[in-house]
This record gives sequence, C-alpha cells and structure tokens, in this order.
Amino acid sequence: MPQGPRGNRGPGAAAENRAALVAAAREVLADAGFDAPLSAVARRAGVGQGSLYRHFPDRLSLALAAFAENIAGLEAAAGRADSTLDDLLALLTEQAISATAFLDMLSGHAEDPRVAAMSERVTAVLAGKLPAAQRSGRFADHVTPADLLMAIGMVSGLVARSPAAARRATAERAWTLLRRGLQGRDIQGCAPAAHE
Amino acid sequence: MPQGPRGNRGPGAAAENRAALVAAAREVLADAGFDAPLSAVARRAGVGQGSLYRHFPDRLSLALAAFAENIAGLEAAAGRADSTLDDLLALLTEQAISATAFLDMLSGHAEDPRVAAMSERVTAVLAGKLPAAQRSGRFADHVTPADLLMAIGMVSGLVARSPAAARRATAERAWTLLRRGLQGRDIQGCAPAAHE
Amino acid sequence: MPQGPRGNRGPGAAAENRAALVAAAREVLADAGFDAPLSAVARRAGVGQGSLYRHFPDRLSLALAAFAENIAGLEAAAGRADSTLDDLLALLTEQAISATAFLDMLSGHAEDPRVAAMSERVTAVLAGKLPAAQRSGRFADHVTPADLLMAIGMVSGLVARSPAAARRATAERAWTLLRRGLQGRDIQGCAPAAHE
Amino acid sequence: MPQGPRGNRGPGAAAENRAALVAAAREVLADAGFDAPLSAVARRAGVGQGSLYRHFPDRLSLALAAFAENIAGLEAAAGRADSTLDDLLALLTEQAISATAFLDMLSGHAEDPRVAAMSERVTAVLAGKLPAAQRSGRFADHVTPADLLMAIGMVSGLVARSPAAARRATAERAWTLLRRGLQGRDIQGCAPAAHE
DNA sequence: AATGAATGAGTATTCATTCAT
DNA sequence: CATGAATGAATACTCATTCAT
Repeated sequence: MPQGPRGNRGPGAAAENRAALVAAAREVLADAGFDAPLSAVARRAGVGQGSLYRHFPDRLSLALAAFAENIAGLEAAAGRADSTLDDLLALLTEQAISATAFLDMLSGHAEDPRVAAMSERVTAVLAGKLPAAQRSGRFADHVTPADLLMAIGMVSGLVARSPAAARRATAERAWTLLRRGLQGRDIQGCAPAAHE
Repeated sequence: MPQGPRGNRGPGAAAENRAALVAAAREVLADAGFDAPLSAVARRAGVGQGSLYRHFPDRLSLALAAFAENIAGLEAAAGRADSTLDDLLALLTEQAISATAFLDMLSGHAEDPRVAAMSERVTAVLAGKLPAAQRSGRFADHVTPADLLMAIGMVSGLVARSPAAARRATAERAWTLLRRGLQGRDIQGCAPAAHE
Repeated sequence: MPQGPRGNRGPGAAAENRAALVAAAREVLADAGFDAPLSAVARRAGVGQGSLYRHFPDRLSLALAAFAENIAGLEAAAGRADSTLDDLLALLTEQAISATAFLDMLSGHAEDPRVAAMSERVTAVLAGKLPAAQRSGRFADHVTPADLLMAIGMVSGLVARSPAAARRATAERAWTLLRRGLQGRDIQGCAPAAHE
Repeated sequence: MPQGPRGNRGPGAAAENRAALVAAAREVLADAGFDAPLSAVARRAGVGQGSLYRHFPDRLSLALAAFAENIAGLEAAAGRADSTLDDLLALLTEQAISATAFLDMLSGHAEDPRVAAMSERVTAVLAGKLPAAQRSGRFADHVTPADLLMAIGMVSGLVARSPAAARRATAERAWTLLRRGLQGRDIQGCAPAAHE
C-alpha cells in the first residue's frame, strides 16, 4: 500500500520511516525482484529518497533489513518444539515463492559478511532440526545443514525464474526431485556401491 | 579480446562480424550475465551497434545464437556411442560454469518458442541416454528427462550466483546432493514408505 | 541562451528549473518544431535530463506547459473589454509565427484530453468575441467558433512550414484569403445561389 | 506490396529499380509521412539501400519523383477540356488525403528549386482553369493562382495532422470555410468596406 | 550498377546517487 | 534528520549514410 507524501515530518519520523522503508522494500522487492528501482521503494514508503539512503546506504542493506523479518519468522517457527525440518523448509519455500528476491540475495551475495551472517542464522535453525529429522528417517544421514541451505538455494533460484503462476508447482517438483535424488537404488543405500 | 575500430569493412565482414558477435556474447554474457549491456557485446566484438542489431534483433536471439554452440557440442557428445548421461550432465555443467547466462536463459524464458525448442533439444539429448543410465543403475527409474532438465536448471542457477572461483566446487556439491537426494533410506527404495 | 553546467543547485532550483525548461521549450520547439529533441531543451535550459523528465514526464506535457503561457496571454487579451476578435486572431497568429510548434500541437494531438481542454479554452475565448464581431459586420454570420479554430489551424500549419523570414507575410496573405474566401460574389452573400 | 529480395539483378535492373523505388515511396510516404525511414522504402521496393541512394541522393528527390505522378495526373485532368477548377482542387484534395507527405513537401520545402518548379507546375495548371471558374462566378475575381496554391497548402496541412479517419470530413469543412470566407457580407463585395 | 552489410551518431528514457533546504 | 529535486551516466534502439564486393 503506497503511502502518500507526508511532508517533512522531521527527525522524529526516523523510526517510522525506517519501518515504512522495510515494509515497502518487502513489497517492492517481492514484486519486482532484487533489482527493483530503489526509487520505487522510497515512493511506496512515502519517504524521501534521501531518507532511504540515510537508513540504508546500499541496496543490500535494505534487502537485509527486509529479509530479517523472514528470518525472524523462521526462527520463531523453529522455536516451536513440535516443528520439523520439513516445516521449516516449507516455510522457506513459501518465502521463496512470495519473495523471490530474498533467497536470491542469500545465494547471490554470499561473500558479504552480513549475508553470510544471515545464512548462518538460517543454517543454524535448520541444523537444530536436522538430527531429529534424520532419526525419523525422513532425511538421510549424509545430509548436512549446508546441504539444506544449498537445496533451498537451488529451489529458490528455480522458483525465481519461473512465471509467478507456476512457482508453487515448480517448487513442489523441485523438492520431490531433491528428496528422492537421481541415483539408482542399487547405488544409494541398499547395495554397496562406491563411486564419484 | 576487444577489437579496435575497424572502419566499414564491407559486406564481406558479415560472417566474421556475426562470429565475433557470438563470441563476444559468449564472453560478455558469461561475465556479466544475461542482462549484460548489449553495447558491451558490440564493443567487445569490434562491431557497430547497428551491426549487432542487424544480426540479432533482440537480446534473446543473440543469446540463442551464442548458446547454439553449446547445444551443438552437447548433441555431438550425445552422438558418440559410448557417451553416458553422466558425461552429458558433466558437459552441461561445464557450460553452466563457464557461461552462466545460457542455462539461465533456458529456465528464465521458457515461454519463448525458440527457447522452448532449445530446451526440447536438450531434453531430447538427455532422454536418449537416460534408459541406459537407468539400466546401469546410476539413475533411478523414477527419473524423467524433464527431471534432468530441472536438475540442470537448479545447478546452473546456483552456479550462476556463485563467485566465479567457487563455481566448480559449488556445482560438484550440488550434483552430489541431487544424486543422493535428501531422503532417508528407509523411505526411498529399500523400505516401503508412503509419505508427503 | 544555453546555460553552462551548474552542478546540483538543490531543490530550491526547482521552480527556476521548471521555468527554464518552459522557456527553453518555447525556444527550441519554436525553432525545430514539435519533434525537436528533448535533450536540446534540457541542454538549453541548463538542466539535467532527469530534471526535465521529473517536471514533464512526456513531450506533450512540456509542450502544454510552454503553451499555457500563450493561452494565458490570449485569455488576458480577451479579458480587456475593448479587445476584438480580430485582436485575438492577430495575437494567435503572432504566437503561431513565433512558436510554430504549439498550434501544431493543438491540431495534431486533438485526441489528448489535455490538448482538447486547451483547444476548448481557445475556442471559448474566441466564441466570446465572435457575436460582437459578427454584429460589427467584420465576420459573417455563418462563422462558428469551431470555424475560427480551424482557420487558425490552417494558418499556423502554413506558417509552420514557411521559412522563418517569410512567416509574417505568409500569415498575412493566408488571413486575407481566409477572410475574403475564394467564392465569387454572386454566390456568396448578394445573389441567391445554391451550390456545392 | 513489398517485394521480396531479388538478388543482384545487375545493372540492367536500373530502370526497374527506379520504378520500384518510386512506387514504394508512394506507398511508404503515404502511410508514414514524409519522415518515413528510407530503409523502409528500399525494403518495400525490394532494392538495396545503395541503389536507393544512387537513384535518389536525398529524401527530397525521392519524394519529388514519387509526387511527379500526382502532378502528371493533375495535368492530365487539366487537359480534359471539360474539367473545372473545382475538379482539380478536388483531385488535389484527394491526393492530400491519401498522400499527406506530398503536399506537405510542397509547402515545406518551397525554397528547393525542384520543389519550386513543381509548385510552378501545379500553379500553372490551376491558373489555366481559373479564368473560366471566375467567369462562372464560382471563384471571386480577386483570387489568384497563388491564392489557390496557398489554399491547397492550408487544407493539406490540416488534413495531414488529422487522424486518418477524419481526413475527408476535415478537408470538406476546410474547403467550405475557405470558399465562403470569414468576412461579413457588408464588407466583402456588395457594400463598400474598408478594412485590414 | 546492384547489393546489402557496416558504421556510428543521435535520441529517449531510467535510475543510482548527491545535495541544498 | 527529512525532504524531494538535481544530476548525469548508462543503455536500448533507430536510421541516414557509406562502402566493399
């Protein structure tokens, strides 16, 4: 919901502005991808361009702030004792579907320390649920938390390039593939097999 | 290798220009992705902007031409009797690593008929090798050619967003993950399991 | 008078810029016609391209703003009790001579609502003076306000295509012709005549 | 009807090419106006760009050649003993409606000697019919051949800027206005009047 | 003399970023 | 500290014109 111009509301508006920018970024980046014009974010937030730059000196810091909420949601979900790894992956997938830009960011700017920190948080959350998921047999023992992050990156990349209408179906197919794997049975698991 | 200005070299330069453009496109798109400035391609090819547009009226047709070589290589590889699906996937992965933009294109513009045709060619090539690969046990029976295309899309997406130095390693990890799958053994293959 | 670069003069320059753009547009469009490069307008105004687009998102809005002054002058002239239709037509003709593009615009973009509104204003102004002009015998009873607008359109079109030096003379000849008409006397007015 | 490429048909094709270019110019300029891309003309003629430039070194010479046929038609019409000035004006108006570019050219490039010659021819043709038209009472005695040319210029200018659908109606209104004139009766003709 | 490709200047438009108020 | 305008570099695309074959 784009905000109308609100005039110069003075320094007191700082926090409010920041929040509006983050909210606007969520919407705009979700709609138009990570490369959306920043001016569109400022406009939607009803905030001057200058304020945007004051709060977020570059695109990445804005995106990070916007994505923080996603992470928080993820961590909250992880905090619920009965949530499973599957639940968390489903949640991340939902986020990938609705807000393509964010997971894009995670895998596309891994070198940035802030992004790395965020990846770390995601990884940590997933890692927390992984052992139980493995015990339950739903995830193979060889799977590491980093594997999960990578899997999410693959799914979200695919989803990001799909037309919006096809995203959910694409994500589902991708996860099915990822879970089953491509390998033949005699190779994985039951039969002794050494290779690659 | 950027060429200096060469003046109007006449129609004889047509083929040469076309080739130079394709080569330049391979390099530039590989470096800067599918959205690289076309002017950079023309400059690198040592060719006027107009010539670029004459040969390739839009970005996609340029990319398609550049990618055609990749496809040809793939089909050639498939033509060798002893080549396996693994070989083809490895080749595609190499291409994804060195020319990120192209597989990006395949998954990002699926609606374009030319792109669809190209995907079709890739799929056909892979489909040709799949049965043998399944008989050999290296690929599971449930795998379809479309699954392979999707897998390639996932890997190449990931690779595209990795820093150049990490690409090979990333691709390898991704394939390992994809082949093994995430699922526990009792679920896939040996034990009867119904879920999800 | 083209301005040199002035650096970022801040928001205070907004009104000044707008005025400079309008003035530049008047000059440039007058010189080079309605299709003159907008970059020339920005350059002449000593204003960045971006500022031009901020103030006037499209060519027409710039032209309309530039022409608004003409209309205002016309309406002011009409407001003077002793002004006659002839005076207004003379004024419009002056404007057509000095700023060819504007009457061009009126007749060339009649479908645009803003242009239509402007035509409406011109028509209204002329309509206000027409009855008196008809009573005085200087204009025939059959003449409608729309006829006047059309006549202006014809004159201005002609003027627009004349070399600048000849414009005034051309306009004069055209008005004389238009006022007298081509028809023979026995047909128009004195003798009863049925025709065409 | 655009011609397909015909390969290099050698020098013998000169006359044929010229004719094709003229025909194409008639169509393209009629459709897209005097400023239509020359490349479109060459393409439609099925002739190389170079050939276009060899035959017609500039836009004007091409337009002149294309318009020559119009003039010829006019002169032919004038040659018929029973044709009237009205007929010729109607013919010119038809031409203005269907091929806006040409009369545009006449009034827009009066300084070019070739255009002047052409105007001269049109004027001569009209002049030939004027006396009879004046005797018949359909045209006023004060009308000169140059007035007629100017009138045509005004009408065609107007027509050129009208949407295609409205052109015929616009032309009709314009001629009616021009014939009647704007002036009151007491001024023109019957009553003694001093003015302008 | 025909051909058709090459060339590059020109123009519209967008957007990241800076800066006076 | 907010505001919102200013700036200009960057990019896509078109088209007149030239030129080797």
